[in-house]
Amino acid sequence: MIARNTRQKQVILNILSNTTCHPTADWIYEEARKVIPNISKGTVYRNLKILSQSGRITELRIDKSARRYDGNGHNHYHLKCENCGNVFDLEIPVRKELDQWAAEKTGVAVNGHNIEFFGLCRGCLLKINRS
Amino acid sequence: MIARNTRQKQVILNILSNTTCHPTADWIYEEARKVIPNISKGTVYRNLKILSQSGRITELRIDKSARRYDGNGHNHYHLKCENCGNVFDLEIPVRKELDQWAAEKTGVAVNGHNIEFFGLCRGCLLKINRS
DNA sequence: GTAATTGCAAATAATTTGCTGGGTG
DNA sequence: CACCCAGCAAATTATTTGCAATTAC
Repeated sequence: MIARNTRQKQVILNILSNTTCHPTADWIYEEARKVIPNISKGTVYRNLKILSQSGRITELRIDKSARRYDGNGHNHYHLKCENCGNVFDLEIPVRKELDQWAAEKTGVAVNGHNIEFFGLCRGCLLKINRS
Repeated sequence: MIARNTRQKQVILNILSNTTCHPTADWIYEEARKVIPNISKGTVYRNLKILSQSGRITELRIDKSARRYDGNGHNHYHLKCENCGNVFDLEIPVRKELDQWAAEKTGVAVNGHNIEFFGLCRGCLLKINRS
């Protein structure tokens, strides 16, 4: 089963790489429909799964209800804004030493980690300071 | 709406504090039925939501499909075993300085964070070393 | 007593899957 | 031209909610 480069897959990848938010499958579906009006939701879900399994994109489980997707495949940290609810990429280095630290402290093998920070994004900070 | 101490809530809390795994709502429901045979799934969900909102338990979103719950309300890190798929608590200190570090690097406000490590749990490590 | 909470069942939301025909390599 | 993948719709899974009856305080 060699992966094929379908128009649908390209459109989905394109949507994901041109957005800084971390959309849900449903939002991606609506965007994709603007380009391929009769694309089906099943196709969107199938491609999102394929793309995240191959590491091209990242599946996030920060949201309470639906999964969110990140066009950025390589590991990085996220901030969940407690005011507006949006999820942002943090442009800070991954602290690989945490893996070794956790492994030493506990005796398990650690291959990697994710961090999600909770707080206030820049936009909400400004809004709150203004009022 | 002052919270009441119902038998159902107590049983759910008891199940959660007597298990080291991080069960799904469905698993908790099945366990609770052994004590209160006609407890309903809606009640389980409702109580899990109340208990996690009040900080008595923690809602985890590590699993791909269903949510998982942790009887431990205070913040701690988790290890997701890439072999057996189970989620374990890590008994290591929370690195509060990461919040400050992220805040300084990015200019956002950070109130806290979660880390999930990926790797191999002790049991799976032993199994693999033996073979 | 009264209002929060239950059980039940139906509703909703998110995601997956079976099938058949079409398009990619 | 083989076979992966799309579209469609129905199925499944997870969770929420409305309502009348119950129960904790």
